[in-house]
Amino acid sequence: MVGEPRPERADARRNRLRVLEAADRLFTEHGVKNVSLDAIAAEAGVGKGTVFRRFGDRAGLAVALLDEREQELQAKILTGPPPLGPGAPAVDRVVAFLDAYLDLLDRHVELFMDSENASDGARYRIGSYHLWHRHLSHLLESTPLDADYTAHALLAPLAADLHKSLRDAGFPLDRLKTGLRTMAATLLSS
Amino acid sequence: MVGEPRPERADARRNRLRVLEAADRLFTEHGVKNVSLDAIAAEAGVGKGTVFRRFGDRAGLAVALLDEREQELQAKILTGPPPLGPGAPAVDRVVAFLDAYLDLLDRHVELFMDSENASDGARYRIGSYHLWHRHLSHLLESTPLDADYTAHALLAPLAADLHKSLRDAGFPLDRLKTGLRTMAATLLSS
DNA sequence: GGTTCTAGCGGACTACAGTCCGTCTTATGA
DNA sequence: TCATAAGACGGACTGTAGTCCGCTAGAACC
Repeated sequence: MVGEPRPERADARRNRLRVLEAADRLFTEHGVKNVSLDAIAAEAGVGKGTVFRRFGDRAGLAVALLDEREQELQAKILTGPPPLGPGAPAVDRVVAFLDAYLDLLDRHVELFMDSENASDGARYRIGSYHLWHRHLSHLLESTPLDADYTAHALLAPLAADLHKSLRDAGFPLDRLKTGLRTMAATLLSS
Repeated sequence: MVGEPRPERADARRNRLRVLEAADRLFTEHGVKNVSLDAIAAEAGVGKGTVFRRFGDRAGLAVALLDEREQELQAKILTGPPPLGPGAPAVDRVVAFLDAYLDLLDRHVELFMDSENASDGARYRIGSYHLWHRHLSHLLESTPLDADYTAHALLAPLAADLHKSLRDAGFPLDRLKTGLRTMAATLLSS
């Protein structure tokens, strides 16, 4: 049995918000990869131990910052209007999801890179990945493919470091969207 | 114009071999992620500056260690017997490549993780990735898909950290092979 | 208000990646 | 064989991620 989790203590809450705000500010101003956690702790006016206890590591902080945006997309998928939400054919829902994710990813590549750059595959452990995976896996069930595996394989091209490399190599976002969309559509109609 | 590169100096060669040998030994004995570059330098009997000048960073060292194995596969693809080498239908060649790569990856996951875990997307800059990409891209030209992009997307599920996560989550290697094979076949026959 | 219990605090500490630069080795060619 | 320059060497140095633990302050109950 899991015990009642106590409510967040006042100082803890205050510090959590301070850290997130400081991180957001410094990341925006100097670029994600040019900001150390020491700097964030200092800017937030807390000790670095506080940052690490709360967020675990650099990836955890990035995840927390992305959380709000990802939850928005999650909500649209779970209860929003089609084609992102329930009600549209599987192909359309998959395509809508990939498009929306690519937009999110493109807007926050550096943060995503940090969130995925944990020593031991943090990306595949965090809650939102599981949701994306379940979602795709479910939509793939009508195909003869291995839905579980194929969902992972369809999410793989959304890795932040690949996305950044391709964008840096000159691929426009629309080409990535179209490419992935076509690929997904091909798989879904098999 | 590129100038004549001078031949490797005797001491440089000696140290390069010593470092590779030491790294191989320590990695095998303690596991890749439990070995620091300081330890490798010490084991090799060289200064750590030497290790970094030669290999650039941790990823570079991993790449150098993987090099031999990857070149073997590269040779088989370029000039070996079909279906890996030239002569077989595109689908068969793609499937053969993915299978062979997954075997290689599975045998050396930790090393691959290191080689791909560079701060700025090392995976997509190194020579062998380009070869894999050109190969797949070429084989995809007969489809209505965006061959260039789709080649990247097909390589994405071969990312070491995803592979490790799936294996750790209990996926047998054969299931990953089958899943990817089926997916590739579906795309190729579109 | 006072007491106590506990989660949270913070900064000193460790370990590691990667840099820098004064010193030493090798190759060359006279 | 010796002089010289190109280049490699190595280890001290810097900056950062992440840990540890003695201390502090919030919550809850009296």
